Amino acid sequence: MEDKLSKPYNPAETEARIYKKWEDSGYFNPDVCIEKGVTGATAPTFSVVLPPPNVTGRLHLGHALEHSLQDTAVRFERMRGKRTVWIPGTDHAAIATQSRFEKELQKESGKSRHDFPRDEFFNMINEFGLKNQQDMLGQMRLLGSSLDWSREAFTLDKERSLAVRTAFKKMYDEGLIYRGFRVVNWDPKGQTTIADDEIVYEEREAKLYTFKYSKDFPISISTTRPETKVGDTAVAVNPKDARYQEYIGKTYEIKDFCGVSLNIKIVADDSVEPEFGTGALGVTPAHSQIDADMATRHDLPTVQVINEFAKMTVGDERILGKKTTEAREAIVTWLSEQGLLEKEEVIKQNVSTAERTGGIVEPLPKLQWFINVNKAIPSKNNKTLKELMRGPISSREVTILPDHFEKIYFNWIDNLRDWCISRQIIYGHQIPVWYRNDEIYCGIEAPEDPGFKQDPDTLDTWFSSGLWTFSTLGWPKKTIDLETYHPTTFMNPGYEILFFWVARMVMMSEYLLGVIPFKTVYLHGIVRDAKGKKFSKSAKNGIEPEEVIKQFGTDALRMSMIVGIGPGNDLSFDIQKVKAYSKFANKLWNITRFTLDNTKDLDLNKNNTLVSEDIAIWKNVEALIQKITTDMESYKFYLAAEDLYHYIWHEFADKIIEESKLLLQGVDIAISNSRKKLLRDILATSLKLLHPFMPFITEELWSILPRGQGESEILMIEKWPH
RNA sequence: GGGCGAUUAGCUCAGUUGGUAGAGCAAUCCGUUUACACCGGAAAGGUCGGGGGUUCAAGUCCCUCAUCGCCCACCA
Repeated sequence: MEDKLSKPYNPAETEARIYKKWEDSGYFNPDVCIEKGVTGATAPTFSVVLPPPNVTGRLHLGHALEHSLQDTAVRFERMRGKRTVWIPGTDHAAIATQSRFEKELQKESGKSRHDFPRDEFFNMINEFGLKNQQDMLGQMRLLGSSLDWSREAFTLDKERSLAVRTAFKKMYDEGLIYRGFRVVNWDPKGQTTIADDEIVYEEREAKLYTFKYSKDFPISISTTRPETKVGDTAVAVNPKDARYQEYIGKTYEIKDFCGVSLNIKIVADDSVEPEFGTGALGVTPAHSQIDADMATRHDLPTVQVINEFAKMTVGDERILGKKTTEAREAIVTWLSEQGLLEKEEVIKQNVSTAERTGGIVEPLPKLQWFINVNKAIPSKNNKTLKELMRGPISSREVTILPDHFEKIYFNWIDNLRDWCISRQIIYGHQIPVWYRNDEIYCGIEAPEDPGFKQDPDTLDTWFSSGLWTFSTLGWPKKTIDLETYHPTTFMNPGYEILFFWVARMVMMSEYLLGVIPFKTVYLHGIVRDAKGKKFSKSAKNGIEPEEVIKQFGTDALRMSMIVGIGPGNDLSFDIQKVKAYSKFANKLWNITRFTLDNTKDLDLNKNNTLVSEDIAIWKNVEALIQKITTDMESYKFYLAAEDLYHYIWHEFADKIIEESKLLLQGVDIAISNSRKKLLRDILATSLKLLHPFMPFITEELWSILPRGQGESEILMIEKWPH
């Protein structure tokens, strides 16, 4: 017997060695599996593309969860003989990475993006991102992930950049991408626009002021932002509101509203709630999304009064050039001096903040690029992008697990507006549009004619992410990979990016390729701390996956992330649970020791027959194989893992092995030989079934186990039992 | 305001098509029997949030109430 079995299992000295063995074998790559005859050249495929983590930092426990699930699925299907590929990659994460980098740069050197030329600054951020990327790729290996490293991709590399430009041009040519002067979400802190879904609302207390523009003005209005009122061009009331009927359609000139003159038209609009405040709403078309829509309906002029730095651009010394918050005070002071202020009350309000920078969002009219989600597309039977997103989910061509997320998905699509895709940051794919005087050129490559200048904006990071399932397989080139592995089989993102990402992948794949991007979306939850709180930097409750691995081993961590956690469920991370599975690893280690100790003289190549008691036990094993296989086929890893744990510990070890101690000492050769074969076979089967979940220890034990004819040297490619 | 969930043993959660409740951890008692003390054995613990309904039968299906949570909208 091997010496190492005489000591308790030590994952720390095992895992790196085993991972290297796998990597050296080349079997992560399906082409190698085919070449070496492990996998049939025409076997069914199983393809997974890793949701690329942002190159902003390091992997956390959420990534560990994601990798555990995907690697389990991938190893299972590989053992079942499918042509299995799992593609690794990382996401440049545009704003997230740039703002993280800028924060560090500011802290270290006091410098900002304005101190560097564009190219140089881009390279600095990229270097920062690529350094993080290398760390993360190393972490993925620690997690045991059987990723095909030969196919690694990055959302900002050369191939993906070509995919982005190709997609952009096609959408531009078909009129789906357009440039528009619109009120967008401006992040003054990050100095860029952001998409609707990059806004995070924070509840705060705010003051609601009620006042009139002037003594002569007939209607009082309420607002939490008096400073924006210098940009008002209308007052809207509900058409059914009896109080205001006589004013509808009239225009009032206000000569002096804190030093600004206003022209206010009274309009009737159904969206105004008569019950709220005075039932009249001051309309600021330049600085409110809602008001902008109203302005379009009533053909109202737009007056911008706040700039990109959230400072006032009109008025006299009281407000001009002041921050919005300072201008607000000045105007409130002026209102009360004039006797115009009628009421001041404290209300709760949701403030829009930018997800990545925390800056307070200032709606501003800007010239930006949008994707039209409501335009009928001739090449798609006049379907809209919204319909393309909806179709495969409602037809169940794409299955979402758990299925109640389908409803959430539809609810989101129904409320969807055009997607603002341009960002005023440097790190990302620059928009493939060039200008010369009045000419606009959109192309995959820069125009050859001289004098063209490229649009300085970059694309929302989710634009490139949307292409991920096929850009990683070589699109727009017609590659064998693309033909073989797309649509992909399994996609495993967190539910929090269902809209950001899953919907966009469906949209892009349906639009550009005319097929679904994946067959099954298995949504996982959020990893929280033992008390159910979200991990966050400010709460300082973060746990490094490495620390857990160092203490208990990757296999134990993986099991703790899988057992008992259904799709879509958050999990409370409990180190006790990891500890429990590290004990299980040791148990398996000792089961192997006992079995090998007691089956030394078993000849695997001889046909040993089982006695009837042992046949009955083996029938149970076969039933277990059945159940595990069925559960795994329907992605119920959480059940399969628990059943395996239970069988191996409480049936195999507690009952079968205990009972064997007597039988093996008995004089009846038939009985003891039968039992030896049984023990060895149950052990081998257990290792195979458990391998997708606990790859390291099972591979290590497999290498010690005497193997029979037809059994592979490496467990990772051993045939799944049936 | 609109939508989606959750409520099962002290804790974390399973429970697939309806057939009188399960697992891990923790806690209790006993045990050092040469695979393992990172162990074994035993016992304990739940009127499945409340109420109503359908059914021969409901944790599971329907209605309703309560509490908690998440997503979207953003009331100006």
